Amino acid sequence: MARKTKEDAELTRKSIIIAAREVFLIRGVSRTTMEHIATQAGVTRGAIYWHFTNKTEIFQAMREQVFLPLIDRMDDTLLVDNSQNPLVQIENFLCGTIQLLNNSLETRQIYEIMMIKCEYVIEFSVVLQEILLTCSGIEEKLCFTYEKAKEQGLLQPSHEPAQLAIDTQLFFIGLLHMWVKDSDGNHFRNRAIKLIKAHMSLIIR
Amino acid sequence: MARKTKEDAELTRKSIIIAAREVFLIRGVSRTTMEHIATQAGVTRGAIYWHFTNKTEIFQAMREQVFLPLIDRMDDTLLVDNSQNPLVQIENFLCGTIQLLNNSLETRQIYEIMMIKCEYVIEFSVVLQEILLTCSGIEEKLCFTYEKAKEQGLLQPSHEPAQLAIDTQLFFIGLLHMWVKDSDGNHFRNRAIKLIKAHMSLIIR
DNA sequence: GTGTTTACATTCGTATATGTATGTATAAAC
DNA sequence: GTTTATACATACATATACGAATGTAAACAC
Repeated sequence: MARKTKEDAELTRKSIIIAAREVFLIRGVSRTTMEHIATQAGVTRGAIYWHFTNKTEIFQAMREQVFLPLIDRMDDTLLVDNSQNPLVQIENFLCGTIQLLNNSLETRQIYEIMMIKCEYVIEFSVVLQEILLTCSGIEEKLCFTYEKAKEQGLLQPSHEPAQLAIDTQLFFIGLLHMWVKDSDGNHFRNRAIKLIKAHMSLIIR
Repeated sequence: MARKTKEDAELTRKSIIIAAREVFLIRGVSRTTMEHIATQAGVTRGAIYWHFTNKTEIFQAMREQVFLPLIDRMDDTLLVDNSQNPLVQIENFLCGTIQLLNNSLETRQIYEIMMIKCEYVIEFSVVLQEILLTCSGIEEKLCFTYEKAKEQGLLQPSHEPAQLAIDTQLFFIGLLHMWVKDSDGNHFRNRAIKLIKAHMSLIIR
């Protein structure tokens, strides 16, 4: 085939990432070959090797599509907007993430891939480090917001912001994992918002 | 080589499972070949194909070594022994799991493999179902124990046992995931017991 | 003590995956 | 308008993995 314009090339690059996501989801990352992705994208392996050096690079490109927005949204909800009750801010952030998963097929699939369709071996240790870093950031911002809540007397006096931050974070990590694994949806997927509200109600004064 | 006795054969079977665990941990389940396992176990692929039909069967054999004891211990701690304060029972169960992970290299590695070195594709959907079932069981038993606590007036009146059970379960799932991912150990591994106690202190009246 | 089965090792055929090298038509640069 | 770099497709060489088939020597049943 003939050469494409720069815009066309960018389209094929995007379509490769989309195809990779679709195949990763079904076959898992390790078992997916370049040929699988190529077929799904309607191109040849040559096209893929032109845009990416290997599978890991495709994975990373896919991952950035969800992680960068997550951090942005977190900053917006927890740090920037100070008009709300801090506890409501936290609840909004958590519920917002769930709603994002419900509304965006792309986000949902990428989370699923990262959580149960990917093996974090040495080759992916960079990814694992970044995940841990992101979690640290979340904890920090949750802690900051719980501190605001404490200052405003919204917490029970015995509760420490740092403890609450970790507890909420671990609760939410657990929820996300079960959300993803809960294929029929009746155990966690449909109840996620309720569970978040219940969690927050355990904390409120 | 010559034929072994039945006891010797059982030993090689065990050594294959051990070898698989070691290789799974380093290379991930998908990327591990029968040859890798064979080399690690000091046998040939022929031996492996004699004892197991495929890799999934080895994985299942490995997994049973930790899941059956988990359920037993859960029953012992939460259901059988009624001499203790129910909230202490729950704390003991959670802390006991962490201590088991600390003390048993084998358990630790198998958890790590199941959580971040394995891709849950269709082939492993049975495993995923079993995990969900185990989680349902945990939730149920936690709920039962929290109900005992409520009857004894140990909970805040506004707290419902069912909600607490899910909250604790999700907290613990999150904790286990971060425990496994926390390679340097400073964020979650060393603090796990403290975090559990903090979580329980949020619940107590 | 002989026959049979067991517990593997060895060998073989086939399939599949990877990365690179090369070919090529065209968009873009000049 | 010519040249050059781009955006792929195609072809090739190499490596690896699987499962089955076959071989084999010793344990076990009798």
